[in-house]
Amino acid sequence: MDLNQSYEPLDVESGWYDYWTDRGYFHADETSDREPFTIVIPPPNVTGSLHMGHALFVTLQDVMVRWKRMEGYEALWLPGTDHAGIATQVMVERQLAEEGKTRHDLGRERFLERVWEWKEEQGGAIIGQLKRMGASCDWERERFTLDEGLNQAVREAFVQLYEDGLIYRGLRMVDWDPEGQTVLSDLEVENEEEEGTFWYFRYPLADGSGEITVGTTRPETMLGDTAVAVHPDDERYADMIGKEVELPLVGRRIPVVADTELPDPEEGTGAVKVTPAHDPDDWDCGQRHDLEVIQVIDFDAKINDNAPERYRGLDRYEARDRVIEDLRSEGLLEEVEERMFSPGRSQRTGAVVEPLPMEQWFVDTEPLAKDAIEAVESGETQIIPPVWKKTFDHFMYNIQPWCISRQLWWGHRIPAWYCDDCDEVTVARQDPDVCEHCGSEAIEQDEDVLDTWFSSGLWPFSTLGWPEQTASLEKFYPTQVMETGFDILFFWVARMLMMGQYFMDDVPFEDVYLHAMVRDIEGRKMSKTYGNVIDPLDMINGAEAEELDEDLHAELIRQYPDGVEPQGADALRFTLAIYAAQGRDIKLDISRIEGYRAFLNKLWNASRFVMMNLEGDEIPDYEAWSGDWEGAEDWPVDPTALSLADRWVLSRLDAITEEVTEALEDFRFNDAAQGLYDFVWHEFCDWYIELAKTTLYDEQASDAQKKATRGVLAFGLETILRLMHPITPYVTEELWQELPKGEGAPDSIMIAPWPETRDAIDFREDVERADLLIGLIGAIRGIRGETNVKPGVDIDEAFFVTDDTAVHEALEAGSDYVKSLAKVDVITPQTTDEAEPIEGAATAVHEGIEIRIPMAGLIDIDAELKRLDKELDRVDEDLDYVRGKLDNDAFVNNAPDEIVQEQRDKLESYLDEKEKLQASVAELESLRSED
RNA sequence: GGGCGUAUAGCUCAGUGGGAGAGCGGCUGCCUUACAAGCAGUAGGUCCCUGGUUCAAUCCCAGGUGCGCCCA
Repeated sequence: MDLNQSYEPLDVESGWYDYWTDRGYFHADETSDREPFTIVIPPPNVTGSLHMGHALFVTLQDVMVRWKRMEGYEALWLPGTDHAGIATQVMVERQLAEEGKTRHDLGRERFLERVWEWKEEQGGAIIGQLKRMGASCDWERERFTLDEGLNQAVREAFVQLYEDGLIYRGLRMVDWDPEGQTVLSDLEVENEEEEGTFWYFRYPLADGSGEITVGTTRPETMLGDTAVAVHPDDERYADMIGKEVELPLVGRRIPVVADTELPDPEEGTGAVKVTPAHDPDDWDCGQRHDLEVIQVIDFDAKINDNAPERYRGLDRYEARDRVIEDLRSEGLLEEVEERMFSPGRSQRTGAVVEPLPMEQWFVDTEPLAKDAIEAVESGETQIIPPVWKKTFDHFMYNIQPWCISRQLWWGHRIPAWYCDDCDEVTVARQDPDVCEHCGSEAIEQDEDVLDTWFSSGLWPFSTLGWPEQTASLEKFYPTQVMETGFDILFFWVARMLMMGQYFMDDVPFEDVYLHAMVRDIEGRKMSKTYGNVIDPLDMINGAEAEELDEDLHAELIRQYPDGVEPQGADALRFTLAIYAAQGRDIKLDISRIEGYRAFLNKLWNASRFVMMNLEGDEIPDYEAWSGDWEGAEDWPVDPTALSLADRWVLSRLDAITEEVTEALEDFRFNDAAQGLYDFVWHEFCDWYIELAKTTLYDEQASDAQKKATRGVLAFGLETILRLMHPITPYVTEELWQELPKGEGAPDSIMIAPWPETRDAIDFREDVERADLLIGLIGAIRGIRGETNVKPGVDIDEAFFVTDDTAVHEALEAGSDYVKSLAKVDVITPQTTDEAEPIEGAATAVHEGIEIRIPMAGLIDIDAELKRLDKELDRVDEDLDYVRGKLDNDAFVNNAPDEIVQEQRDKLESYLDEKEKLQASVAELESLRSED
């Protein structure tokens, strides 16, 4: 054995990843006969770097894939990155800006070369970070949403949808991001409440008969007003309908129209200004009343030539100030009021979006949504946790047309060509030379690219080769699980469902598991603004204090001023897995990562113990550990030589195997991890190893018995390592490699079989006995602890008084265990008849068994009396409770018999316990009075 | 405005219609030959509030409050 005295995560995690990839273990074979299990990765942005959200999805997906691979599936985890249109383009543009250039200086072609260069050199750092997490992706299949194959897929998809009338070009009100210089889909616009101002202006009627006061949060748009709308039922304005107002500052005469939707008589003055070019609701109103559309704000968010000269060229906010100022000086500003409002902001750039009417490309999502709704309704695709189904339905039933064109250069260019001669559009899979309508050569391709999510929507099948009918597509589509964040349920999951059904005629995945959001310990999103970012790689590799960015990691630095110790990817993975309870955000407490590193250290040392004892042993063929156990000859140990503890732990191993497997099947990662934690630490280490020592160190025990116990230790550890491998791949591989395994073992734990439960194991009686002994040992330890018996001091003799012969048998069978673990020299079971008074004994009652320990000067009498008093108080409380129930006729008459009987049994045992405790108190007190 | 989630120990979180659990932190002993990143013991809770259903509610139902999220 060659293991360090303590677990060093960085040493352990340095070599195994290459070992796995060199042997091709991550590769999935499309020609295999095995049943497929496929997950496609939610492609991270190629510009991005690993954050806790990634770390969470890597962990959960890798757990699933490694587990299924061990179960014998042809497991494919298909990786890749997303070209992230806006984010990437903005990043490179910023670089250019440092050189004093814009993308227009370079031109489209050279700019794109530059982005590709950047992508090759710097992009994809995140892939290395995924690998550091241990991700067992099939890297031979890595894809990029902008690579050639995916471009084919995107074109095919676009053309098909266009031919089927589901993609169209049209003039619509869209959201323009003036900073990103592109339109956005409605999903990419975020509304958050902010403090704002609401201004009231007076618009004089053109005939001089009065005025109308309108309110707005955006005064600058008044330059483009083409009407004032009032509600037809609003008596205040009844006689103004049909008249005209003279638009201040502009001088234009605009009508007062009656509209039932836009104005709300209860809201403000009841009259609203109408700017069809700069507000979606006003646009609709304009359509209803055939109003003029005057765009006064251009794509740079500056006032254009449609406005009076005085405002031209001003930024929209400068223009706002000037408009307000001018109105005020004309005496037309009536009131200013502070008010909360929710401006739409670009998700990417944070700029306030400018609604503008523009010609854009749209997907008609409504017909596509129908099948997606049906798939979820019928359970063909299941959303987990199911609470999200309602949110999904709500979105799908109210789905809006999806604006898919973007005024960017970085992306899939729209395969549409416009003809200068006939003005028709040609949409084609291959770049056309001539217009398909008139044959003219004067055609030009649409300048725009597609929304990144358009290509992402095709991801589950485009990555497998579609539109080619490849063997991989045949084998691995539909995939089994889509594991991603709920925040992209609409952006991505819904669109994949729609696209998958449309193009593949089958859902893209069977289960959608939506994981939680990782937050800081106070429940805030991790962000630079809060300075509460916890970088997974800092936790994995450790970070010196000076390496940490003061702004980004202020919170971390506060907690760890001297830097962070390396915790390892395994500890981080275990932490995230155990945190991943369904339907709940993860408020990450990083001290738990340290706790789970300690756990891995525990596993490490347990392994050392096992291996130290194993040296020189002959190890059975691996088949015996991993295969079926029928007759005795199949067992990895001699079944006739097994000790009570051996049989107990074999049973417990079986149970934990079942528990972990079921938890994984139900996506209860937290239960799987917690189950393993409790079993490994508090059963295998705390009890089984300690119990096994009594056999191993017992001179009376036969070689066969010792060998059997060593065998169970080794078998138990090996099973534990396999059960833990999906969650903590590195440390389990390291320990497993070190563990002697016999003939026929595979070269890596990751291709070893998943543990099975065995019908051959049924040691119910031993489990009961072991549980009883553990309880008795605990009771004796309790006495020792509270009566200040030093740990080094042995107790001469302990009496166990009970008439239950099964208990006597259990004590006979397990006396060695009690002796060594409770530090007692002699164990004496007695019936109540045999029991004689002991002058001054410490007493405890466990499961009706009275444990009596003669003091012989060991015990502090006062401490023991105090302890007994406390016990008596507890028993009295218990008695009150049970009596209260049993005295209640309603309970006795209505509760199920077994419940009532249970209470009666309890009453009896409490009475018995009380009696015994009182007797002990009396004995001790008489002893004290003799002193 | 509509919808969803959540409230349990000092902190982070499991859990259940029949006397509340873990990790971390606290306290008391221990350097016991795998492990001080450890071992043994122990303290600590009107399970948010108010009603209802029930023999029995922390759990189910209704309303309220706090926090978080989504949609408009």
